Amino acid sequence: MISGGDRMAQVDDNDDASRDASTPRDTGTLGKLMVLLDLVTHSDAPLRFTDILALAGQPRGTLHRQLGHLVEEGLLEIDAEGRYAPGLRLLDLASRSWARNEFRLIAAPHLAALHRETGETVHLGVLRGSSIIYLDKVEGHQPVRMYSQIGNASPCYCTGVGKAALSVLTADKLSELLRSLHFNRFTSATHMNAETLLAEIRDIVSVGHAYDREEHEAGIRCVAAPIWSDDRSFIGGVSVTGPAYRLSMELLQAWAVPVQMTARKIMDEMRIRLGPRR
Amino acid sequence: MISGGDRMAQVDDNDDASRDASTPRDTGTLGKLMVLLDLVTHSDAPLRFTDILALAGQPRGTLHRQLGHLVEEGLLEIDAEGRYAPGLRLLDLASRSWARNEFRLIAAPHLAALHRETGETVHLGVLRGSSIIYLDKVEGHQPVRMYSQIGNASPCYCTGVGKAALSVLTADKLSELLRSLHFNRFTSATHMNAETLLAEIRDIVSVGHAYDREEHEAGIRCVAAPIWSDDRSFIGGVSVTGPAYRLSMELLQAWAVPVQMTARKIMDEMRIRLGPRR
DNA sequence: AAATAAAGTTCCAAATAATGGAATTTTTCG
DNA sequence: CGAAAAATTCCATTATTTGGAACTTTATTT
Repeated sequence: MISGGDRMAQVDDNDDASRDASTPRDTGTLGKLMVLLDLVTHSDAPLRFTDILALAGQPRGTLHRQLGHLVEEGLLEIDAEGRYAPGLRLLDLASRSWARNEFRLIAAPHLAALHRETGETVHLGVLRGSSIIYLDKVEGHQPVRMYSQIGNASPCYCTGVGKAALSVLTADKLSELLRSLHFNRFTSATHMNAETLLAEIRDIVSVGHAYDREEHEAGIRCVAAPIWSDDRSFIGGVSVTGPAYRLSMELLQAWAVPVQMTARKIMDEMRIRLGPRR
Repeated sequence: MISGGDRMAQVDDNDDASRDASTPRDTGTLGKLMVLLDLVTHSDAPLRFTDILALAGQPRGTLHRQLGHLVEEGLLEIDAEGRYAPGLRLLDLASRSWARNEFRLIAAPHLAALHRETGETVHLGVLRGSSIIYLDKVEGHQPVRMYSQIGNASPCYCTGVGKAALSVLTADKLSELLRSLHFNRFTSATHMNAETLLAEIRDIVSVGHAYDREEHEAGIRCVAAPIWSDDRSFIGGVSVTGPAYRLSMELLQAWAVPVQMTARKIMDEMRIRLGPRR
């Protein structure tokens, strides 16, 4: 179906919990096209027309015209074998979106400072639905594969930034989100139900920071602090991440202070630059 | 403020020469929505409803619903003041598009090698219409601002990769593209007409590499080599870029060899991995 | 604080674009 | 070459979008 030979072990969390397949979208023609765009971008190899036909379950004629429109607009591309892949227009649109993002611009110098202080990778993320979208990253001197993280949508229930973000949701929004979650096991430490997750969130609320104890990726730990606007319409977080062999839980605990201070500084500046209510 | 008196000719063709110039955009509802998305992402500040109303020249009711759909799908976002900005969903889509791009994956190790050899910034770009879209970048040890370059669309007539790409277009495609170009002065060295550009392209064809002599940005030089598929359905390029004070034209000339060799290696591997025809 | 203006939102008959089943063409493969 | 699969085109029907106007909310002025 979805292409036979999948070489390279594309490590992918997939899961897209922020949008539920069962919930129909009420955005008319655009919604239907975005479903297709998601289908193609979430696949890990280009899809042939027939593959998409099977996945989308639409009439041939309809699907053909829809894909044609997406290609025409550069959102999809057809390769030499007639298979559909994500289009480069997405890159152009996204680079503009990223370059001007106010939150990222405000946070950038503080992320750099936190990186200097800890020497480990620093992440900035935003809560969107039930996913964390990483907006920025400051890391060491390895040949960086930045896009591998920036723009990536990861589940909120197994990342430091995600759990920190959940801890500042209003009670009703939190329970609503918890109800809609479906859990995916990434490691043996991944939360697999709302009860244990909620219990940890209560702890996070009281201490003001969250840990990822190898819950998303084996061997990777992090400590994170939430960032939120006064009216909670905007929620994100900042984290310091690294390999477990180098980052003991004690060390992470010590870093909780600078991480929280970084979050605080970013929030202070947001109030100045974006106004106090938001 | 943004919108001054610039009432943007609707079918401005922005940059896509790959689209047949004679046929107007015929992607129905999607096409209309993409015009709006472009409007908002190309602005350099969030736009209010009324700003967009003036720019798009559509009836209030229509525009309102269209923007609503774009917001609903996460392609646009509304900030606290009710202004429209590019949405984060674009980042998620783009990161997937980038992560799986075969050309980039093939080229990556060769870019790294070229960077090691020269010590300067290496770029990988693809010709899209009359723009170069940068797909990857390898640079020094500064805190990297990758998105600032990756995904960026730059004009083909004033960048090294762009001119290198033009040099491998078929004669008819080249003249078609040259006809559709409108030139924008970035520096005193920027080509401002098709004649001088075409003259330089002839030189590039004969030597196999192109220079950017501070034509896009003052103080920045580069040397680039084209990369193309046998059937010319795919055209891009690789370059080494740096500050003019450090990169004399003599040094760039010396680097033309490794840059061309890098391009050659990438093309060889493309033939193996993607098949010889394409 | 009331009046006024501007911005934003909702409504619904008419216009337009999308739909989908089937026919047709092209490509692939034995 | 011939058969099967895949991709593409066609067009009457159906659903979505359209756009003018009425309406509500927010900002500005007196």
